Amino acid sequence: MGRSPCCSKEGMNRGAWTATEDKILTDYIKVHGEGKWSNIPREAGLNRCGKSCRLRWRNYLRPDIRRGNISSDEEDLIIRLHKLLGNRWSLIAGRLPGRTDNEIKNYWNTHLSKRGQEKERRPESNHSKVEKKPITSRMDENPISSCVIRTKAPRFKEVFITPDDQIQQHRIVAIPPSVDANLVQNVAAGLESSDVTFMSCNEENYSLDFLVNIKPREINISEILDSGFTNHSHDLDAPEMDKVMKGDDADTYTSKIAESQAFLLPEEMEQNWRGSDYNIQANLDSDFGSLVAFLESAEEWII
DNA sequence: AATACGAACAACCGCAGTTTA
DNA sequence: CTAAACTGCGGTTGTTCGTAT
Repeated sequence: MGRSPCCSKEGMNRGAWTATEDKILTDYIKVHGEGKWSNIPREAGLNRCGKSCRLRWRNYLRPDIRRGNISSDEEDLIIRLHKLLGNRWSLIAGRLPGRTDNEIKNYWNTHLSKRGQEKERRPESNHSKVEKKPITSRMDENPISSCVIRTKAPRFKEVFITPDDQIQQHRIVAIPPSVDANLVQNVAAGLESSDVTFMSCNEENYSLDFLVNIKPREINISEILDSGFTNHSHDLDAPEMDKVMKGDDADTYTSKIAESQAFLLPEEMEQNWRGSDYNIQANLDSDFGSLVAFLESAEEWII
């Protein structure tokens, strides 16, 4: 017996969402919260499949969606994360606050995949700017055309980069179980900032699942190493990895940590990003810088 | 100005894992 | 315990719009 469809498709609206539908869905979720998607169409009076409601909400109506062009920093991050994680768009999106898996997937398919091979031949990542098309006035020309909302964000010519002068914030470092505790203490002592907490992870939570479940602000080197190495590095097997983690190469590893606190994302990132637009941009700039710095180090190490 | 083509992206489809009755 | 329902994810398609000719 096969699965029944999530809803009867007959008589359901399909295609682009109208402003009215968006409002109904948004209002409903504001009151009742997310979940029970299959009930929403009936209870909210929407002539849409529940699955479609969920998609619409998650990809476009959620208040924490960050719209606008993918910046060069974000692009670089996507490329690197894709290198580590593959087509796991939801995971990649989890590292890019406000971006959806669908958006990143689309961006990859339309922009980056085509350039993939070309870029491989060009090992030097020069953080080149994304080709930006001129600002279009799609959304202004006829915003209520056919009562269908074009949710596509306006394109911007420039990416706004604020100075990376963010106040150092408390950071949490997850330490893999195989790393010697004394080593960790040495690293901690070597760091200028005392606002760093080293958190030991046991075998149970130090896993890919841990990576999957954590929030963006919790990303750290151990997670990437855990997922990236085990899944995507064909040159370094687990024993070698372990050796590096606690053996002769540990100095290299720890020095990388010590050199770059930027590996870690500020704890308040997620919270801040939900605030004003300025804060969003400022914190994201800082965080992207951090994550990019980390990924660069991680890639060097992998290679 | 008209048309063709390609880029961009919103939305849909189907599968798979998880939860629930 | 099992089947059905729910939810999430990645792949694909269809539509719209900008640009080149």
